[in-house]
Amino acid sequence: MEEKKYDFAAIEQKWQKYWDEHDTFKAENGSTKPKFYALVEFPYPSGAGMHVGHIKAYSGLEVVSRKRRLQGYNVLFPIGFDAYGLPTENTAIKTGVHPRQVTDNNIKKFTSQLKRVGFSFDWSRVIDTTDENYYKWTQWIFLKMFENGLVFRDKTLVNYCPSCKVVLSNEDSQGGHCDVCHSEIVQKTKEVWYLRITEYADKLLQGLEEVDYLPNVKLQQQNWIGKSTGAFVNFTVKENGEKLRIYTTRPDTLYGVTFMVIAPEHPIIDKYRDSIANIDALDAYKAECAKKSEFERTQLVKDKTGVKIDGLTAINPITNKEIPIYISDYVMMGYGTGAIMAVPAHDTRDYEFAKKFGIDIIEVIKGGDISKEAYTGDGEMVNSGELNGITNKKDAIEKMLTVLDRLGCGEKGVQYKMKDWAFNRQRYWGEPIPIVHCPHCGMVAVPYEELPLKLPPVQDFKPGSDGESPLARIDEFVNCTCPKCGQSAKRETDTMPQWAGSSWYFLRYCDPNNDSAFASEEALKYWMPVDWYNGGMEHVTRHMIYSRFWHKFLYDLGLVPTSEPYAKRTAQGLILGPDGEKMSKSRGNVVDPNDVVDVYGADVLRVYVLFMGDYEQAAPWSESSMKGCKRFLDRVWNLQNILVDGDEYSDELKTLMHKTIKKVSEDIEAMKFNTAIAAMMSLINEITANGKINKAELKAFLTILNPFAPHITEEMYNSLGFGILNEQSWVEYDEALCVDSTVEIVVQLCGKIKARINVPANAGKDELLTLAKESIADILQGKTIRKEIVVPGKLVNIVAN
RNA sequence: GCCGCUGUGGUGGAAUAGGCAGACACAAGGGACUUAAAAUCCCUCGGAGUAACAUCCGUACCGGUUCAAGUCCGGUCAGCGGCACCA
Repeated sequence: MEEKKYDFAAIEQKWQKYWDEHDTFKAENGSTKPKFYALVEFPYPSGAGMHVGHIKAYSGLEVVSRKRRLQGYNVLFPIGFDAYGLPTENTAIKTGVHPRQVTDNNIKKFTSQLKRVGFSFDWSRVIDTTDENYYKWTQWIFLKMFENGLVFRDKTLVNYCPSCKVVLSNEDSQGGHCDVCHSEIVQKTKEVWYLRITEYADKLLQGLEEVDYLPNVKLQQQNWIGKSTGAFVNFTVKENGEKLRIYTTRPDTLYGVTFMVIAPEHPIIDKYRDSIANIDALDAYKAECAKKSEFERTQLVKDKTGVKIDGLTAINPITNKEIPIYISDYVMMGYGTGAIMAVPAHDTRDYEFAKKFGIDIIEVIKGGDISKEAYTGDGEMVNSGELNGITNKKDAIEKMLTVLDRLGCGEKGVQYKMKDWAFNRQRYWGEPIPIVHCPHCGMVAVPYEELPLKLPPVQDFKPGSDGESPLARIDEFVNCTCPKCGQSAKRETDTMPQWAGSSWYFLRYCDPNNDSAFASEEALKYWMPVDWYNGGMEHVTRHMIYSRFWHKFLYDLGLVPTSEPYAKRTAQGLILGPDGEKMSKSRGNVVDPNDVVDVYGADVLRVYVLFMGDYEQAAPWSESSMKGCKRFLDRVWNLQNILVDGDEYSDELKTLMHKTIKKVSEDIEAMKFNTAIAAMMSLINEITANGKINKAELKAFLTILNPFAPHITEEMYNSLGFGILNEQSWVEYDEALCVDSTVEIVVQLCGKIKARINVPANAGKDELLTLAKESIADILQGKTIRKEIVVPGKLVNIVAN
């Protein structure tokens, strides 16, 4: 037989063209087949192009999708581009090329890279968040939120990136650094747009109970939302009767309060400036705090600073004792009420502060040594009036809540760490916020029928030096008439943040060309929810939270059929550079998938990114290790040379075939792609050793390998006259046939292996024991048997001495 | 500081639910083929030990439970990730 060469370049091109022309992976709306919606995070089309990390991120659900299709599902596996954002705009500013042009170029580059890998995306549903037919609906949803009171403007301290010149949300400035350029964030008072995501905090938390997310994805979201329960308590300012409200998680320690602390920005200071004797000292302290960066504020944890307010005294509502009030930057204006009751005996921060300022420390919970440090554990309540003697924290809190209720000075309360979403960018390359500022009517929504409010095509898209959006300089855009009263008005010039478009893109895929709705009801009903969503851990407390919020809002309006967008969420691990470091342009350790495809082919790349390690763990790139995958596919190709007739699995391979099909089938579902591939490697090793494979075996083998290496398997299947692999069915296995007729079991004496024996797989315990004893009869001689353990299929352990 | 995860050969990593540690690969060494190289094929490959077996040790470290521990429990150390003065 003439040997054909494995010309991967020609084969891959041929089948990619075939799939394209035959719409092989097109998802069908409203099909009667069972649906499966697999979603991967659509890329941000950066100028650098894709790196192999993207390929790994998409390969997981690519394999699942291909398997599902063979299993008879109608699969929606879409891709698109999340193209608004700062990097593109920064490139544009640097090179002078318009962001529209930059984006189009990058999308072209990404598309060609993705196509070369042979992903089975439905290319007819590609979306681009910067397309006006798309962002029309982003604006539409924003207006729905505006209509429902979830959009507001507020002038508060915001996170500001001095380098990008934009206001950032909390999610975008984690760790005090800009998400885009990593510059240090400064706090700035500015009036900006917010989305009231905190209104959905509880729903976002509760929703986690009904979804199948990785445990640490759930945990990170729970921590980010940061729900705590406690109480609000009103203290009274002696001099003027003002209520000073605090939040505490430990109302049980109210008898231990010896002072209060308020944030430097607390409004009560300005309200009573005239009655504060040391107002100059307070102002000086405030100015000092404002200068500190976020970093400094957190680094100086140990060294508490503050100033006592001279002229304001608080009264503890429970004890009626007078206590001093301090300002200190260890209390934040942005959490709780910006004021705390300080219980130095039982809170480490309050303890440090009290020690430094010589304030009384009163023990109310027994169990620690408060002369040395704060005691934060449980114990018997003391010095606490009616709470004395209670030993359980929960009971003490309950009791105190009834006392507060009786006195009318406090009540149970809930707080979240999550803050409202600062929803704006003072930049050009984003969705314009469809609001008009009218001197008579205030903030007025742009009418729905005027959407999309188009981003004006300008030449000068540099950000303003004063933190103003470039749109503010475009008179034709800014000047407009009020939709309500018809008089002249001005448009909002901020644009939406990068996360806007991605907050609902999974809905658009269901019906991407609809121009009368973001997606039709039928399409949403058919496809939603996303059955399986895979992406990176870095999006868990940003995109994942945001998009769940938008989806839940739409659900409350009855516009989407499910309360949660994603039924299941998994995450892939990073691909590290060959040096074990995170891949980055600056380190120069980025691997371009095109280079790999050129030299080894797409199938090798696909197999390797899944074989390199646990899918969920980070693993370093290794070219030599990838060569092993090339060898594997070469051996697969060579199976053609040892092909024999046979419509059923041969006796010698039957069990191994069933076992391997089972293993691969199950491992794909568990995302254990590495062991699935290892099992197929083992099978081919066995086949090669046998020197032959029959048609039934080869067909089955090519089918289970197909999701991983679709080109080579399709080519072999087709050229051997078996038909088109994509039109076949996934192969089934028979559980009963996965068991060998004989198995090797281990015979142990006192836990040490003494012999290995082959026994019938169905042997009973007694039979096993007899056979085992026979096998080590010589060693057993003269010993007294104490215990016999028989584990069928595994081992026999005899304890004797 | 708090929360979570992870520690297995020279390397990436396997090991169902407590039951043969190191599957599958990579690298390395040896051999075959070759004028030679590449490719391919065969052998060895945790450590000590032996002519070869036997035997002993070995899953970060210390201890425990068990006939049996990489796996369970207690403690320690190291690395990674998230949050971080959250009241």
